[in-house]
Amino acid sequence: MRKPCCKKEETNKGAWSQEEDQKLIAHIQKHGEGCWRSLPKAAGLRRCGKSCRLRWINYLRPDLKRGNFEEDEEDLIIRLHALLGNRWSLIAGRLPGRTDNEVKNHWNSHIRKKLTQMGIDPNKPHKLGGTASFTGISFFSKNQAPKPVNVHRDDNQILGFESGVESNKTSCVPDLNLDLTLSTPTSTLVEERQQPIP
DNA sequence: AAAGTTTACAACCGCTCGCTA
DNA sequence: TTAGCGAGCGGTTGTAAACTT
Repeated sequence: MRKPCCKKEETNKGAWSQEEDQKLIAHIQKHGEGCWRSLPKAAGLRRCGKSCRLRWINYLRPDLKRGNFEEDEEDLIIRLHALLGNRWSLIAGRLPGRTDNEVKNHWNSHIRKKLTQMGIDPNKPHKLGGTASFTGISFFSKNQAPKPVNVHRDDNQILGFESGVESNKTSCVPDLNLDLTLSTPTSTLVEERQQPIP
């Protein structure tokens, strides 16, 4: 039997209060993202470390780009999903300022519906490019290095980034240019995050 | 205006992986 | 070699807001 990650009776659950957010932000600004397990105690929070990590990554991080997904972001998600399936963290890694949770939610609530309406089965790998709405994504320019992403197992080999073998990138899905990404976030995103959280 | 339904998204849960002793 | 631990991931759930009847 797995040990619980924290004592449930000693932790808050549900929506985060502003006070909790402030404590978490202040702690991370001071000490950085360190050991999530010990963070709640150190920050004076009655929360599970996992919960703190999730709150920070999905909501409080200053580099998050919030608001509606742009059309090119949606295009990119669709293409990456066709290639990677439900590997949300990998997909999010190609979308600056977006989190895996955000991408996953957007897929489930918007994109899936959109694809279904277009007569595309969102659960099946779909070949894109022939459809007018899936216009060109801005892939890497030739001198733009792939953004390092958090990857598991042999994901980099799947994408061919680490291997350096260019032909590997297209060997499995010849119709796709796998150098998928969007441009890096602008500094204004950080400024935007300084706005009070609703 | 009230009740019922749907949508969007924040948060939780349980699992796997990688690291280390 | 392996058991234990922490971090991270993807699936699922809960709920507030928006919309419809």
